[in-house]
Amino acid sequence: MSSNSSERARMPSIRDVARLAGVSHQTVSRVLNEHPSIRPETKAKVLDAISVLDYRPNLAARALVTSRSNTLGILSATIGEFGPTSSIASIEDAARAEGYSVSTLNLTDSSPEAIGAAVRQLVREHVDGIVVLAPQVRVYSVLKGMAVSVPFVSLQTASGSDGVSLSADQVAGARMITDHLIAQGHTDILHLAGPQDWIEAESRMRGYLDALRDADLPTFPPIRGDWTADFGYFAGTELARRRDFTAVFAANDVMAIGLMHGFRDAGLRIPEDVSVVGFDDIPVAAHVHPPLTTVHQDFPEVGRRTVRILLAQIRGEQVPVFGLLAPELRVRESSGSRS
Amino acid sequence: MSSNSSERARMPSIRDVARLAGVSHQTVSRVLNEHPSIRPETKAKVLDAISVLDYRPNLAARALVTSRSNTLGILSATIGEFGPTSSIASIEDAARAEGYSVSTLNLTDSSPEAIGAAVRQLVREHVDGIVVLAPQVRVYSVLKGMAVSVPFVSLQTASGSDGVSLSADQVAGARMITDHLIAQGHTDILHLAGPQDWIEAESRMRGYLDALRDADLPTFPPIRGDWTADFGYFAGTELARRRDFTAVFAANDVMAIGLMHGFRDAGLRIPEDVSVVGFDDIPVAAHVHPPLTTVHQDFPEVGRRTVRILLAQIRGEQVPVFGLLAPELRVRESSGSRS
DNA sequence: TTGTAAGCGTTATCAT
DNA sequence: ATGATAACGCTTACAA
Repeated sequence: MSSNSSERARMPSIRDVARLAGVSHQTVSRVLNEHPSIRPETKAKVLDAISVLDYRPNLAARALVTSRSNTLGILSATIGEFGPTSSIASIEDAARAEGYSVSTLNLTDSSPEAIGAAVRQLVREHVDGIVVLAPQVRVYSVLKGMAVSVPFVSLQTASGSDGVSLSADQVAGARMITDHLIAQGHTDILHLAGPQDWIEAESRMRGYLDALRDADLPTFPPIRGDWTADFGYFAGTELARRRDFTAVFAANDVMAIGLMHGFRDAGLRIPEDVSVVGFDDIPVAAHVHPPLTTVHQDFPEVGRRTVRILLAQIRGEQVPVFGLLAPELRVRESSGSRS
Repeated sequence: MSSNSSERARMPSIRDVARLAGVSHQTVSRVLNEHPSIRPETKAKVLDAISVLDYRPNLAARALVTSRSNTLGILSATIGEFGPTSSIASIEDAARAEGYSVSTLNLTDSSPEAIGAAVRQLVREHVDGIVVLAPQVRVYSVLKGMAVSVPFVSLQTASGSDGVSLSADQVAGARMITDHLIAQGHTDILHLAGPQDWIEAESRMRGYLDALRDADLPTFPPIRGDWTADFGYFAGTELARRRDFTAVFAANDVMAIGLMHGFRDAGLRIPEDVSVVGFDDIPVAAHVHPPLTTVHQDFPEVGRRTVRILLAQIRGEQVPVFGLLAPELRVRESSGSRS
């Protein structure tokens, strides 16, 4: 081993480029930042030196002096949910496409303290903006109360609130699928809801209630679930005892699948004895037995729009206004007619 | 509006703290970095000033001078797969718990150029280490050839290769579940494999082949799938025509669910006419009809171990050696006996 | 135990 | 159109 082999080579700096190009380091900086007044031939010399040295700007130095990091933070509190996960992926892609890095932070605990700490951590990292994927009501209210010092956009948040927010139209989707059940002749429809604190759970429940009310049908107190298939199964075995309903709208597909399992184990046939519908259109929804009627959402598009809104805020541009994304009904065999 | 209202207040710096505490800024730095030789009362004064001013160190400045960012990069090429997604979440948590930020980068295109660009981007961001979740053989070989300048750990990679790698024991899991089928009396077992380029797909196929060979059973050329339920469905309807087998081992649960659907549509009963087993134990696996026999993997633990290994490399410590994680068989009704 | 000085690699400001 | 100089906020020397 040569004596100097352990010495980590210093990366070329803007001054090295300047020296090689025979200009000042400031001129190099101008080229880098596409300053208008620079002679083409000077620019060419600089670009040449840059490629010869394989120079890359030091992002930390740039962040220090500009106090911007070209990084977006993603604050999520949605461990393993299908929808948010899809949105996160598209947020990352969209952000990277615009030249932003992405720093993600998972919230395992949604106490106000934990939320505050998470936001502060992201701010400490100098993120230029934050995407909040924390569908819990509580998270959102904490955020409103804490005067976050960087722009942020909240997904899956009740419309009409203060922060800029965006999501597919949950209420409309829930209404749509409940109307579908009604159109099939069902008059006694239960709802297996999501956790109380979740904004989406509330929206889907409201859509369900609105649809029933407008059709002058009886409503039942919703059963509170936790999004999991295991809970759905449990609910199915319990519900099978009371037979005062002919259809159940589960607030997500995963619970719906568990629910069907529970019903089956209790001897109920789907859809002959009871119809089951879900929400989200997860990839296996079309392939379970029987195939699950559900509401399809375009999660990736939600992610892309989110980034566009956040970047507009950061850049001080006019923030684009999007209509809510329209969810689509996917009718399959799990919902049958009651004629 | 007051004339100064638009002036963004400067964050307090180490010098502001020093002034308030009546010490030099260097002393403050020492307190921050827990330097041993500092008088307790001086330290107290400094900590006091820090909390009064609500001072937070500027991470960009620190990164500039130390040329370390306290950030880990995650390079993933696994859009929406269940396993990797679970691992990513636990990697993030483990990294944050150790005081590291996490920068994620999704690879949408796994060409060598794209991989190279992704790694360079992460290096540009000064990540201290990279976790590679890119189960494609191709990605891994590119990585080996490009002399990445920061430590990296690769998940789901063939054991015995150069880079530090880690995953649950795919071969053993595949063997285990194939042996289960054999023990049930099956002698003609097909394999619906994953995409050719995926390391996990190869490992699971090898486990299948090994088990059949050791039992002196005939092997069939594996069918190449793409991990999706839709492909599984297609394969099911096709395979239903040839009846030279009594069981199929699908390389993941999602394909297995599609496969069962295809079989059902073709008039085959599961498990009476054909047994189906999967791999991964996704949350709905226990709740589809019939419940799916599969191999359970502890993805979160893989993530945690990965971070421990990567941090040890970064810190120049002894890198811990873990045995491969043992996957567990989950026997359910989709696999029946042939007695 | 503490303080002083220098420098990390950039952009911003003011010259020229 | 270009250059010189001064920050940005911190850590690493080295000195006292």
